[in-house]
Amino acid sequence: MPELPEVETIRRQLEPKLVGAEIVDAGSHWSEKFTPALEAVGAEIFRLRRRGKYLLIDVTDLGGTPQELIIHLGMTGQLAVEAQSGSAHLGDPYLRAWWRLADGRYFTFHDVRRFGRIHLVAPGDHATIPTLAALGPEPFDDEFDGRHLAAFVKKSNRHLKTILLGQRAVAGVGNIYADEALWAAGINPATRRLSVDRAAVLVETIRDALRSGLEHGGTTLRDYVDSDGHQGSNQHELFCYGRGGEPCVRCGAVLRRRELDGRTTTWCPTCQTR
DNA sequence: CCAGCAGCCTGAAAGC
DNA sequence: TGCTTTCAGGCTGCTG
Repeated sequence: MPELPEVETIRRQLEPKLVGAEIVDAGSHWSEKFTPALEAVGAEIFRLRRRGKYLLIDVTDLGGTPQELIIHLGMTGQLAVEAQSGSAHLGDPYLRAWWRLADGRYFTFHDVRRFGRIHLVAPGDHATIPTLAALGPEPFDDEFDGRHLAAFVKKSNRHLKTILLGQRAVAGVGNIYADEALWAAGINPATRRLSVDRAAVLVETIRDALRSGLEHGGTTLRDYVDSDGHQGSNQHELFCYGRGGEPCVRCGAVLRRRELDGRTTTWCPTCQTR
């Protein structure tokens, strides 16, 4: 499940391969989730950015007008740049979009579950992408601090973990890193209250969890691979996510697992307090 | 405006 | 063995 560390890993790999490339042809799955890929024909790529879990590809269209090609990987999305000779994408039933580059290479988007999406918009025009338009601060920005997070929790009636997954309080955190950060902070995911001091601790454990993901090239539990097709190794660094029924390495209690607002959640009933 | 939740997807794994 | 059920889950859009 690509969250911030996975998308950032891919962005860093793609940037040197794609900057300067010109898109000369494109194809896509029939779904409107993917057909905007076709509108990028004629565009030249000049920068790759990331906001939360969104990859933002800055391009210049045929008339020299800047545009943003936006890709969200959903759950199973994979991006790659393939040499023409490779043609690994030919006959791939899960290829949802492809862009042929002027030098013959292909930029491909493979997505088994089709939860991913592609958009082409004027720079910064995110009105049609509500989550992106309302995205909270990047987790490593100074703006994301204990006061900011505590204020968000105070004005909402939702469970803390659900707020973290909502992308408005902070961008880029998904189920894996939310469970890890809450465990590391010793905070119960179902709480609806959070002091500024405890929020400040959580801000730091969110950063720690994401940093670990980045340092280990992402977390591969099922489908995630980077743009070179390699799995991440952060799954070996997890203390909480996916460990329901196992002893907590901090206190020895058995980690519990249940659904919270529709999302599988693992936590320690003893050392994660409200 | 907000909270809650169904629906989107499909392969892998578990259950029968 | 083979069929059926469950599970994973980020985001959208509908309902109350």
